[in-house]
Amino acid sequence: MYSVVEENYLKALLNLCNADDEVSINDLSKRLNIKMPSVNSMMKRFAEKELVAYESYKPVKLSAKGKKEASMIIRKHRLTEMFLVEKMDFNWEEVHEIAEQIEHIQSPLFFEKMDALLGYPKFDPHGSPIPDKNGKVIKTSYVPLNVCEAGKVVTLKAVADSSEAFLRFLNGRSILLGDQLKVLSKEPFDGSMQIEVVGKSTEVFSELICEKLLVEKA
Amino acid sequence: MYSVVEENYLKALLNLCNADDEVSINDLSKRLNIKMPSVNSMMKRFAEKELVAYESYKPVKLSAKGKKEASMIIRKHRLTEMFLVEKMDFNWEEVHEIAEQIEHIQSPLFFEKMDALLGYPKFDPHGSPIPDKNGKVIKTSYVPLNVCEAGKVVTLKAVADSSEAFLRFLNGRSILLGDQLKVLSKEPFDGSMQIEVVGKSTEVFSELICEKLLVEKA
DNA sequence: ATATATTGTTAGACAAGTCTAACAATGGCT
DNA sequence: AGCCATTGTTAGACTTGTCTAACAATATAT
Ligand SMILES: [Mn+2]
Ligand SMILES: [Mn+2]
Ligand SMILES: [Mn+2]
Ligand SMILES: [Mn+2]
Repeated sequence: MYSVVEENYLKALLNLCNADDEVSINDLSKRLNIKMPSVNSMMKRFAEKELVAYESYKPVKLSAKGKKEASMIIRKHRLTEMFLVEKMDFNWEEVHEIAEQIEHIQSPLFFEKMDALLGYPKFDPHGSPIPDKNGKVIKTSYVPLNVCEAGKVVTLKAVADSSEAFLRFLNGRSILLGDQLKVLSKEPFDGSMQIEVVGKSTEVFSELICEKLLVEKA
Repeated sequence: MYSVVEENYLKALLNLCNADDEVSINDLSKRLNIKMPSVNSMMKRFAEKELVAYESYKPVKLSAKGKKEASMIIRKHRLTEMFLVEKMDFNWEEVHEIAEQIEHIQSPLFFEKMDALLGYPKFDPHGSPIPDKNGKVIKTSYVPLNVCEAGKVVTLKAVADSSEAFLRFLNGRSILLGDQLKVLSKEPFDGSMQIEVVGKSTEVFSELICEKLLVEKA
């Protein structure tokens, strides 16, 4: 139906859109590493296909149709990541790049089999919710660790970055989803935090790291 | 490295080439359902990349490099088919189309995992040999059923067509790889054959069908 | 309010991969 | 040898998806 390129634009749109489903051309351009004029002309084509509403000099607005299509691609991505980890012995840091490719496979049956073999999982290996067949996503109340105050104890539920580099950083410190994190202190100057990984170690995380750790009040 | 389009041309080249590794532009065009001028210009580009030797008005000749690249794609295709059948509960008629897509996934690790999980299989679900990591293929001595004489008993080892339509034809008659086939008679007029599927049934197969059944003397 | 920086748009070019129409070479057949 | 069907080639057009350069609108800061 849609080309691989179009599917990647759709995913980026859904990931970037705010509460009003709006995305600026500039943000899209940066996310996709595609120059603004190219993104601009693609958004005009998306408007033809009714995937977005386009008005000059305004952010594009993802339509219900666009949102649904994007959700289905993210569903395939996350199911794939789960399948690779659970059924093919991959580690969580190895799967994102492969899923970026497999999410574009055209075969409903292939993803239905995955889903069934996995027992209809609700979350991917990085803690992100897997949209259901209708595009519905479980609403989570995760917040980034950097917004937590000193003294709080929280549970690590998901990561906001599934790049190999970041996940290797966590692997190197034996940090896993489900770990309890206690905020010992927070440095006002640079936002870095001293964190006790309960039962494991004590670490200092930069603000950049803390933003990528999604937690829930324990 | 190579685009999906290029990989599909490579596969077609390997499937069509004769003992001298030569393929006519016309045959390639028909196999790929791409018009001759397009194929012609792609073969000139392939010559630049040293995948084929190109001389005007002569069949192109697949180079050693081209042959190796093509083998690796066929390896990924057949490993995928085996994985889908053995690990994902697909039937043999469902896997070819999906494998046509997954064969293009860029991830050596992905196919290594498949290979290991399958226990390094030598044949795919349709009886075709899986090339090894160096592109080497097990030499088989299968012949199409239509060349067998009346009275002969042979074993069905592979199919020369893995389309859903043909495999459903076999499913409908409960014919599987490994079945014994006895040639009861052969009609000289149209090449159709009366075949006993030992222990199952007796069938009349047109020459078209017989050409697609690859057998070995029992 | 005006200058400046950022963001968005237009125009034109380009590569990959396809097509059709027209023409050229090859090879088989009489 | 000459005719004709088949096969191969050239030329030119088109779509998708990208780019750079130049320009226009909007937002920000003084
Ligand atoms: Mn991912
Ligand atoms: Mn993920
Ligand atoms: Mn196949
Ligand atoms: Mn096969």
